[in-house]
Amino acid sequence: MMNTKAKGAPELPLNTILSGDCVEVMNALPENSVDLIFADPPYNLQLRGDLHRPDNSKVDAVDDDWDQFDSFEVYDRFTRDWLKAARRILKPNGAIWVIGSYHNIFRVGAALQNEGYWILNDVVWRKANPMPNFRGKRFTNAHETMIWASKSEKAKYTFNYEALKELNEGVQMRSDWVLPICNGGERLKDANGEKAHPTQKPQSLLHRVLIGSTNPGDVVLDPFFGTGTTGAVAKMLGRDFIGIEREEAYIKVAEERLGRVRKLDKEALEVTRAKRAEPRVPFGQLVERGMLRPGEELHSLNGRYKAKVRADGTLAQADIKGSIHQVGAKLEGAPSCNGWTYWCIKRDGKSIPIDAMRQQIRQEMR
Amino acid sequence: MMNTKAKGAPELPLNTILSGDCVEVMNALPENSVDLIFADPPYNLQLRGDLHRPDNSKVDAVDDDWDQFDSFEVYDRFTRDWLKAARRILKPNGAIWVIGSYHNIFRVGAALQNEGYWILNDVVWRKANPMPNFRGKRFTNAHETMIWASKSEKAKYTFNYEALKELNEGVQMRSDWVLPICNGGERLKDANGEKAHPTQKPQSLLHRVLIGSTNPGDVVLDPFFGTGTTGAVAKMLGRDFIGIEREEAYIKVAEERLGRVRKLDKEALEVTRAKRAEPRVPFGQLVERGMLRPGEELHSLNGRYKAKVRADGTLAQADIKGSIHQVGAKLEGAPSCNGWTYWCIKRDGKSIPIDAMRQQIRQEMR
DNA sequence: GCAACGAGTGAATCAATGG
DNA sequence: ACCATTGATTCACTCGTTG
Repeated sequence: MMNTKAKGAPELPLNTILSGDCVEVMNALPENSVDLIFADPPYNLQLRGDLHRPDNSKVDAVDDDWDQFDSFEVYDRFTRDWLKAARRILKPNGAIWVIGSYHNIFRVGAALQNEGYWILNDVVWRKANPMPNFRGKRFTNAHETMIWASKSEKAKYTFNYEALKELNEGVQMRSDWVLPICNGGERLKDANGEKAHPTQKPQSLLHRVLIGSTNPGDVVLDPFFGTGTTGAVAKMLGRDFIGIEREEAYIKVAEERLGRVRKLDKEALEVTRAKRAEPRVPFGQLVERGMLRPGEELHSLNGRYKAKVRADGTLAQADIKGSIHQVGAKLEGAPSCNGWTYWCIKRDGKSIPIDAMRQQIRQEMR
Repeated sequence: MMNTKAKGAPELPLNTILSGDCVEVMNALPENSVDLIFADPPYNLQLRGDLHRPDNSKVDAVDDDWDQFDSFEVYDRFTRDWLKAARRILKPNGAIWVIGSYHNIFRVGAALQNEGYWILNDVVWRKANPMPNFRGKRFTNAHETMIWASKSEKAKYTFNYEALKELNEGVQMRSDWVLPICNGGERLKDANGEKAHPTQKPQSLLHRVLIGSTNPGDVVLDPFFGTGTTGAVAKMLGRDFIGIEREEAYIKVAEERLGRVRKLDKEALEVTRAKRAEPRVPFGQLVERGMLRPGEELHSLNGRYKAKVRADGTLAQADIKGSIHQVGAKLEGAPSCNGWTYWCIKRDGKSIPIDAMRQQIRQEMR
């Protein structure tokens, strides 16, 4: 990897991957020298047995050695140690991002606060296409949490408000980001065609992080570099990176990847935003929001049928039960039915199609 | 408030608001007596100075006494104390929800894990209409985090998967919920027309929580009752509630509010149930009842295999013998197989899954 | 060539019951 | 308490093959 000199920090091994334990490696770097740290530490998943899909195929779980910790206490010590080392090398106005799931993120967040970092936001990555919950025992685990924190309460951290606003079609960027998981051509494969790393993050996530909280020429360090998404996006966006990684196999894949990355020219950085489709509004939300009361009666547009609303957003008419679409279809003897335009509610003596209520919700969502 | 006796827990002050410190009040309640706890504890906001909007109007911030803590240590002790007291009164299969923001939720989550609770999901409440970030210095704080945890790892917690799936238009409910904040007519006002409580939660949020993780007749306790959203939704949905609140002014508003709430009728409360809740029907009954004759041949759904029904309700295919599930699994080389949906029988030239016969028996059992 | 279909997969703390 | 058995359970997207 090429070594570039940075102003005021001549010893920094820029645009390199350093091999070894991240605490030791960070402790060997000069203090107050890094602008941003992005960290994707082990999540400490604590999986029990195997999990199979309904079609009996086995879920390829994260059971790597690097994710095994004996107890919360051991994990807390690990977390405290790397956060302490990270804070020393951060510039006074530097900041950190840490990503995690409910298994570890609460411990990470508490440790950040205990070490003197100042939390600026927690940001939720809402996955557009998460893995479902196969046993129907919990909510689909559809998000991960990122914590953004400055080195101290007084730090003048970098925040490119206008650039993020542009990325978000002219309205200020919120703390919840909808982005797809990393798959397809972006997902790195090893020689056997298997995924090279079990938890490769999407470049879109790092793109938003780096556009929002660094400037071109800034130094970005990733202490859990893996296959180098942070480095790839940093290089593309004209930031310098330092990667630290323990596993030689990951380093090899990352170096090949970084060799293929080219820095973008200014024009290429401009992203064209796709238009969003109308958001789907479940009928149940009308009930949850109190726009319809469970027990209220809907009537069909043609006036022939009535059905009662239930607390879970289904309808019931005698022993016919189901969604607004299913009950409509059943009553009409039709193969399908658009319940939104079929069902109406009486309000002040007037019939209102429930679709009007859906429009109202969509209005609020904008 | 009316006091209703619950089976096996005669001392519980159901459907009342108890005045006082929540730890002391909870410690006076019997252990293992509550099905669900919903808690909206102080967020420890640590606000510095006033915040003004671009038009110079002052933002009405949460600066109440009850949200002031001297240090993280004091907040941690407070959190540990109330979580400990809460865990004692929870039934073994009970669960807890705690809501918070980045100021406190990491400390709450870590404390939950330290006290022996088992996190089931973190759920993000994505606000449809959050307050914008007026200064443009951070991301719009557009969400809050809820943690759902059972009393212990082994607990058989309540999760109404099917009802939630219905609420979400037929696809399983995710860990990110888009719901509006509480305003308009739902927002309670005091005598001066000011908002009665600074952080009143929307009923839609509690609706989803209670539909998903309680059943009618369950006891729901809220140790930071405020103006009683938890109680109002619990009463509406036919659950019993216990509220604990320190501030007399909030108790007064909550009692008036609860007096206006009406319980929904039984039909409206009925919710789509899981198949698991259906009575078990042994395959042998199909043979005993003559719906299948010993010697008849079943074929697999994919058409690849056949097997003969035997008089004891087992199947046989060459030297493979056993239950409908065992033979299916063996033939497919799968770790397991649901024989009910795997095997079919020819009737009048058409393939009928044997599950249809089971449905018929269940129908008769009603 | 293109549409239709089927197979594969992603940070997962993922069962309940009867003997 | 443990063990064997029953049988419930998936969303969005990509890619390769078939028609």
